[in-house]
Amino acid sequence: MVQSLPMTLLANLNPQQYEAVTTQSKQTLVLAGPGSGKTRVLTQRIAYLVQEMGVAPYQILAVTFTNKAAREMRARVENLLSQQLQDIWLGTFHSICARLLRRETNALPYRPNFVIFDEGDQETLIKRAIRELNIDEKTFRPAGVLASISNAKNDLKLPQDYPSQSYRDEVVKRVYERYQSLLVDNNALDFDDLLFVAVRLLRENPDICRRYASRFAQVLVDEFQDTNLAQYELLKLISSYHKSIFVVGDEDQSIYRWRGADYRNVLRFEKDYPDCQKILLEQNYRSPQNVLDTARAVINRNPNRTPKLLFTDRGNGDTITLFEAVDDTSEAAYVVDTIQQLVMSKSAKPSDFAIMYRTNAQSRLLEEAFLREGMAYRLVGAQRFYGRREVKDCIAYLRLVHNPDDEVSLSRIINVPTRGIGEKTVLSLILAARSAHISPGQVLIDLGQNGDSSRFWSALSGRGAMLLADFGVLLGNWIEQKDKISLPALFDQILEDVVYQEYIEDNSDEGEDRWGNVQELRKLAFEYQDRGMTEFLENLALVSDQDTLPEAADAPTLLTLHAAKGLEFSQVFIIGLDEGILPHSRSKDDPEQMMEERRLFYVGITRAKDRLYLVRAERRSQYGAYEFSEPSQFLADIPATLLKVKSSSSSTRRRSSSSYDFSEQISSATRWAPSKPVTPTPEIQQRFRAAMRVKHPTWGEGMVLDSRMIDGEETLDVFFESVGFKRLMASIANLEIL
DNA sequence: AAGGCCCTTCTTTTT
DNA sequence: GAAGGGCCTT
Repeated sequence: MVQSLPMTLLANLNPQQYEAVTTQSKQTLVLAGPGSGKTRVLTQRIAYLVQEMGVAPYQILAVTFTNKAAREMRARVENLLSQQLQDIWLGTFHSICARLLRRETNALPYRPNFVIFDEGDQETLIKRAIRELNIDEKTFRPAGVLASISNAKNDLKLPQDYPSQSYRDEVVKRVYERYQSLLVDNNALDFDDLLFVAVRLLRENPDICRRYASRFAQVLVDEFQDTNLAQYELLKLISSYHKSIFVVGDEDQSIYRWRGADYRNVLRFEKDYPDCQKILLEQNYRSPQNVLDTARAVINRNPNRTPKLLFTDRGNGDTITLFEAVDDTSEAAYVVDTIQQLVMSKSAKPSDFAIMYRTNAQSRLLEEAFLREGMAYRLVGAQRFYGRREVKDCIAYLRLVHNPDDEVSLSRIINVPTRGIGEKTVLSLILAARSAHISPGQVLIDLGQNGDSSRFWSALSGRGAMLLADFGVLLGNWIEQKDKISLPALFDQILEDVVYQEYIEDNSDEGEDRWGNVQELRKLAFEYQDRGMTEFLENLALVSDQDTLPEAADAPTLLTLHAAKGLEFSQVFIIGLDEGILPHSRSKDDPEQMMEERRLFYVGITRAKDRLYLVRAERRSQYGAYEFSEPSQFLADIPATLLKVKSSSSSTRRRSSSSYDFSEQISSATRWAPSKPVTPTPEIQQRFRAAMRVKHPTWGEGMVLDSRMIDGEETLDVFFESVGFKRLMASIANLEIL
């Protein structure tokens, strides 16, 4: 029995994967190129730990990037082991921290019913702090101040640690201080707090830290290159007892620097754990060689990276198509047309396709094009649903019932639907609350309970006091009902009490849509009725874009390049390959950011399992008016031989046939690198190409992984069956092409 | 207090 | 081209 297991567990792993899954080293760093099977390594590693090394599931902590990835990983491990693994802590950094913090509120200035503030809530609160401090909102934009505070938290800096080098620093520091105490008053944590407070909890309470650290005998981390300092520190603390930590990542896929992610955590890891074992996964099982060559041509321009081989035995595959549309509308039309043609010719099915773009706004024209053609599509993006005003309103009601101290939710819905409680009344409510050192929500409840004998009654104007008391009665009722009736029943009760349906249904199509969204949320509440409000609200706050991807539908997927990380599709379109879009104009001045734009493109390219389409438009409407755009500088880095260039103009001239004159393509292709210092086109002198089979006099047969010209010498990376990777000069090596 | 209108503003990526 | 803010009228 025990003997047969490794067979099923470890079958079909290549030597590097096998080593990673079964390593006995305590600290392991797996550097995994795209499509190299890192998810597989992680799942099998967990299964191996449980089955072969006798690690109990509750001793395992595994961190993924999205909830979806966590769910999938759990399902796959359970499948491998044919057992339920309820006790594994498996989730995103944020959800794991929320879980940890909810268990340890005794040691924290929060109560267990704390809520999680999303970006909108954060901004509301920041604005409040800025106004309270009489700071000018124009010179100190809330979003900018928030970003600075967020960075500070990710760097584990408290308000008192915040620098005061400049006037702006001073201002941010003061806002940070006020903002933080407002959060505590609201019994709320923002996204960054989840991590930062967890780190402080473990740092400042050695007993608690020891409890968790001794429990988690094995810590595993996916997408390690995208951890920030707070996350790194958390991992270090939580693995401080057993010091068994297994991380998987790829610096070339680090795309969250702007959120504090620091791929140098990989270096930090090697420094902190000098005995760690480093394993490279370089064989790609996803994409054909042409796609990999394109990806490599793009990423190789980034300096200071550990060069990684990227090879496949899948063959060259189709040429990459580069399409140049006249404008952004025809860019979208081209994508939809091409998909329709391929679907109709049965070369692919709708769900094989993904369309990736740099900014969410780019999805609009695509959606319109799909709608025009009557084709279904699925759009990845949590904002789409949870960002809706009516959805946020309903969530605010639930949050307020769950945590009456949540002032942000209260102020959101205290007059929605309008019930005569205007600005002045709200202000007097807040003043009454402040002077009594309780939250406005508590004042409301008191007013509801005691009416004109409430101690707050006299502080408010007659009409205002009455309206507030009326609302307080409702709030008090809901809170009383909360634990007696089910979540969907409470939801219905609230909607009924505030006559919400009539408020949003105005007999327009949009009104119908809005009510539909509310119904959708109610359905979700129904699914959570056994798990309760806390979990419901927490999951609402922590959904990621990828989590919202509807599973079944046989339709193309529309998503940002960021959301595409970790996914793969047979046919990939990357649109908007124009200067200012990809790379984005906001990254222009900062070389580090430009490198990240490049990695983003790299991530997109390497999602393709079969075909890759790169698309751009000569003209696009940036803000209302059309503007001409230059081709993305990244296109110039792709060797012309890999690309088949098409454009709208030639396709209208020749209809949309695929009979393009080759010389026309080449001349067209060279346009992509007009004024830039391009390495002299090496194809002419080069004898070898990636994926060629070759024979060496002493090492025998092997496969060419890469060939390039260095100082006039053709330099090859070859993988030999006998000895593995070798780098050699073509002129000396005496290779025979097979 | 509420709703409407016009003004600016400014647009990255997201847990 | 959308969203929010400020200002106006009712």
